Amino acid sequence: MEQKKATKRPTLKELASEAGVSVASASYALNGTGSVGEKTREHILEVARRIGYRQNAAARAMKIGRSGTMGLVVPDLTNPFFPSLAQSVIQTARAHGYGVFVTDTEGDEALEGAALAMLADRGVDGVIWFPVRDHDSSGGALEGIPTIVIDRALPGFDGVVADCAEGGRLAARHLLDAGHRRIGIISGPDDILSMRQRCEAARALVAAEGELAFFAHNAFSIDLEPAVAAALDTPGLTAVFAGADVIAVGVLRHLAATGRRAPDDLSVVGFDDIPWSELTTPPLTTIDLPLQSMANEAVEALVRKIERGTGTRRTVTVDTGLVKRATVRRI
Amino acid sequence: MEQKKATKRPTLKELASEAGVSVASASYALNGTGSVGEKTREHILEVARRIGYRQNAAARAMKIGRSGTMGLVVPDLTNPFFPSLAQSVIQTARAHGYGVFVTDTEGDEALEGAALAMLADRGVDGVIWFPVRDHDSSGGALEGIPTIVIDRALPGFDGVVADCAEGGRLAARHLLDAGHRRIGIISGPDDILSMRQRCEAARALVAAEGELAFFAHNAFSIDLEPAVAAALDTPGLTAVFAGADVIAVGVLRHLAATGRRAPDDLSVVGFDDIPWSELTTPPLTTIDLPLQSMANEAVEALVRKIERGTGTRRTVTVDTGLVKRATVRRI
DNA sequence: CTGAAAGCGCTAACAT
DNA sequence: ATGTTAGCGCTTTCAG
Repeated sequence: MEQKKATKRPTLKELASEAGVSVASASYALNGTGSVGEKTREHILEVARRIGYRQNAAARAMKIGRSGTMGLVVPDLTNPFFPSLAQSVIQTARAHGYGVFVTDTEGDEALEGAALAMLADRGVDGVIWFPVRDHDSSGGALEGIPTIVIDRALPGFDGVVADCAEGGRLAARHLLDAGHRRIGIISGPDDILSMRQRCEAARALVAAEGELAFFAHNAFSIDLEPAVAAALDTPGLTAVFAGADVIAVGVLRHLAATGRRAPDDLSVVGFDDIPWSELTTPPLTTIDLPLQSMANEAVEALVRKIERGTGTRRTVTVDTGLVKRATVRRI
Repeated sequence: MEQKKATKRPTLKELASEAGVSVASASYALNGTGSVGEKTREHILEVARRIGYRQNAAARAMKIGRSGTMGLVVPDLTNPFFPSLAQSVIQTARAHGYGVFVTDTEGDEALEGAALAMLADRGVDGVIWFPVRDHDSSGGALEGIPTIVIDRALPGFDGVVADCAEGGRLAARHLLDAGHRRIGIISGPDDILSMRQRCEAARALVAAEGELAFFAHNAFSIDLEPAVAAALDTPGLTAVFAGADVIAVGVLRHLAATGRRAPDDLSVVGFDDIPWSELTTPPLTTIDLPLQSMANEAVEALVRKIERGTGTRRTVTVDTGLVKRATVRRI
């Protein structure tokens, strides 16, 4: 009687005949679409369970034109910044019944374009995209595919961003309120809008109410560039704001390596609130980039676009917040 | 002439008629399967490019019975341990033409079973699975689906594991060689085989050539349980081996919080070589769990199983290694 | 409420 | 070398 020798899964047709109904009724019962008698439905479901019937996703996707999948494109999973984003996207997507293809672009725009095209070819219903930089490397591959861009500004795309200027201001205000005057700013790469917003806002506030000791740039790395390390020795400097936690951690590390430590020798505040931040010694004071909220917003917006057709283009902005830990000293 | 008003992508039939050939020729040209004249093929490809033709993945998957996708199931992306695994899996899979659905089970076996079933329903060609613990929570959902289990022993499944016992021995040997005698061991959860292997091997060596100061257990967390923290005060203790880097980092942190530091007050060696390990102060000496190699092996093995039918069941073992950094003092 | 039948877009025999 | 055609498993009119 039992002949499900691994190889083939039962088809709808088999289920139907096994249950003694038509494929239509079986389909209706399974999807709750058409109308089936209460007992018929139950019987069908029961038989389905018994013979281990599972829908064939490909056939269904082809028929209804949707795959129930979305793509997530991030620059680098290895960057402590992204795993929590990915996790939130995956969880929220699952809650909405979507599976997510995740792709890592290794921070390379060419690979990014290829990844996007690959997702389009795979027939995802939508994509959530954290671009390498504020530049559209999609080459049109996303044409007609609902897309939500995260943390970057790409004309023509819906987006979810954080209020970075506000965050920059929060950081500067915190330092100023703690009595710091000569404050240095270490920005990340300048070609990224959110980074410019963070640091420009902080710079403006510092310039207005304190004194900008220096404004330097560093890659997204815990290794400080020589010029940046040198800037840390600026006479009279009592605090720095780093545009990204990785950089702030780099500062902490450099301090330790040169026999100093935060906040006694220098106060530092970062930006992002990556997991590492609470593990440094001392724990880093920083600005919280609410990645999980952003992920949720993004998935929700995407699902809305997919299911209710494309609404009006919009970008939602979420708030940042100050996370006081132990690298700022009141003077 | 141009009427691709977003909505519908051209179909094979359209491409064929546009190129003035049959769908068969078009299909052959696209997939390089049948035989087509050189110029015909080029012409078809050219037209495809022009009208922006893309294969319909669902239709193709349904027809050939393979989706070109695989699932990756890990306990917790947020654990510093997994992102690099995921990244390697994704990259290697891409190199083989596969897309990967990643799912996070939140360390919950019920969710894990659901995730596995969901992947099976989605029609993945295979799955790479890092189980929460050494227990098969799949509930038969993986029946007939090529699967490779990573870092755990699940009867009936192919696997890729690290030589953990060897790693434990490496750690103990290193401490012993540095002159330590009274050595404590902090194991992670005991219900995980690889953890038992690490710690048992270390314990045996320490017992044989030194003196086991204590053998404690701690969750996979940087927060030390009271009993463990207390054990660290064992008189005469000069070194500890932690079965996981997160725990070792917890030790470092506890030391700092109580005014001590490694390696001066206590030598510590961890296991895993997670990214954090080289960022602690001082950088943690640990045992390298070669996740990227394991990921590669897993993907390669999986692809082999998928494409050349299921070969013999086997488990491949990769080597661990000692990563000397700065938390072990010679005495 | 239920069933028969027409495809969805594509691949792969099987002709020619 | 190229074309015709029969489905893959499923959803969904449309009849009954």
